[in-house]
Amino acid sequence: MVDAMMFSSPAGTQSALSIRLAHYLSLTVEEVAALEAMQGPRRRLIAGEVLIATDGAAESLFVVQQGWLHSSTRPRTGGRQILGFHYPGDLIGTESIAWARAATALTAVSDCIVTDVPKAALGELFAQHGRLAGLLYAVAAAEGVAMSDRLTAMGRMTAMQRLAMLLLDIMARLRVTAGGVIDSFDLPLTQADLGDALGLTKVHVNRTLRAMEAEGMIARTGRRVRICDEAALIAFSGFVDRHAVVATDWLPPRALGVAA
Amino acid sequence: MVDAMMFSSPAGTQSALSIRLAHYLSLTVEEVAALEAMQGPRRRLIAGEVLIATDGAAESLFVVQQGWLHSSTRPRTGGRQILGFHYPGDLIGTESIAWARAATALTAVSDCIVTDVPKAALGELFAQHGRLAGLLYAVAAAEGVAMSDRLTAMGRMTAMQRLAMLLLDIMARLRVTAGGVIDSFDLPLTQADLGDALGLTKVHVNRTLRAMEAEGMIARTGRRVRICDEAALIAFSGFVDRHAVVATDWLPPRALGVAA
DNA sequence: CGTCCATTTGACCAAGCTCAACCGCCGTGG
DNA sequence: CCACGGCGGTTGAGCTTGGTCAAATGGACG
Repeated sequence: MVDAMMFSSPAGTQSALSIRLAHYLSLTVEEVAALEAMQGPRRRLIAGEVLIATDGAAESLFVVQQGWLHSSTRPRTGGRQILGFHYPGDLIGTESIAWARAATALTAVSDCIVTDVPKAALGELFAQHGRLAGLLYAVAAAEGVAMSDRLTAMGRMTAMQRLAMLLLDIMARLRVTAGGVIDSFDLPLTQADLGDALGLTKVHVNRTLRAMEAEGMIARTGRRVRICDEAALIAFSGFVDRHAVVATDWLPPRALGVAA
Repeated sequence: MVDAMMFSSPAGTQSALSIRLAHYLSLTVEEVAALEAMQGPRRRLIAGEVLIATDGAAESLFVVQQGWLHSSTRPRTGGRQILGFHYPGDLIGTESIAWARAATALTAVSDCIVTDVPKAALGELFAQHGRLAGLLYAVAAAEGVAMSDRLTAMGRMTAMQRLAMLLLDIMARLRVTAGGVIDSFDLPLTQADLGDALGLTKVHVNRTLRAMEAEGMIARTGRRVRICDEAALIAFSGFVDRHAVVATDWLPPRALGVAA
């Protein structure tokens, strides 16, 4: 079974989505095959490239295979708000599934590879594989909670706490795919990007980062960030990891709902 | 008395959830039956009552039949952040579906009636009714976008713009269930609640509301709010209605998998 | 009539913004 | 090979939005 899961797709390797979902729930061969079949051609993006622009046609979702992207909006009042970051294994563009035109823009932060998922293919997946539908619903709910954490941070926390939370969140999400426990990572974001994600100006991001460095909370060398005392940062910011675990016990056992 | 008659499901009337979903997609008899069967006993809440506390056991979701609730968190740093408001027809508690303990608290804003939906029953629904799974996914995505609008507001907009957006958003959501076009509504929220939803203090909410009144944007009589010039407020705040329409064209046709 | 709670108002304060300049690195073109 | 230009990062000075603290008003209800 495990072997079948590892090598069942036509190309011989699994998409990052199957791998990530398998962290949360043991998938059947059919389910993995359906996830692979849903995904269309791959597409390469270079850093800064726009995958979908706001109000552009939204016919497909995408699975991130490699690299980072972010979703963002441009308020009428000027500026930009980054809503979240997307990593390998994420199903993205879901923000736009409820409309014909994209509600948010998707932009590559680093060089990326994504695969195309036509909306109708996702509809088919939902119809054929109820457990996967439930699992995707749960993962989306977890991402919603991660966003609500950011909302809380912007509403009720200081610049330093927000920054601490964001760095911890990025690291937590990277650990899901990176496997082992890491305490540093490359941050392909400018300070302006961080500011747009946290509702701060780049100037204030800079001052805050330096203050955190001065206090020994983090260390920076180039674009690499190390979290020096994770426990202290967590206590300071109130961060909660929303990525490590996703409850799936409420899903029906694997046999149910598979088309005969 | 009247309420009980309107919503007692054995008698054959539909739950608020079925009614709302039917606005977005024409449902089959089986689908409506499944939605009704999924819902357990109803429960009455009085204003201010806590339906689920943070970190409490999260075994069920709920459907709002009547009244308003809000979901909220209590950051370690003190205070409170209201994450969103929930109205008749909403499936709530989904924030906690990915974990065994509730990620956010649910509190009644006004007197409410909710029905219980065990998580496992939702899992069954997903397995049996793929179109409903897809529709619920789309509705959740729309709610996520509404939350991201709030995130944008908190990150990049002034207090007056945030308040304008929130009032417009509440009115837009009420229109989904209220049917016709309304231009005023009862707001069962204190100014402290508004502040907790927008990341402001109650003092500043008060000043901002009075300023909006003075400028003729809104009118208040007691807890009733009237939007005087909706078009102007929309232009001022950049509000986008995320509730009116949900695209369902990507869902498979109704016949799939079910013998009608 | 007194208590409680939401609203209102005033005086003062500070976190973070604006504007502006400067530095350092790197890719590019002459 | 070096000058130039652009971008990201860093730093300073002054300002604004919204927060804090405190107190008064006013309605609802026992």
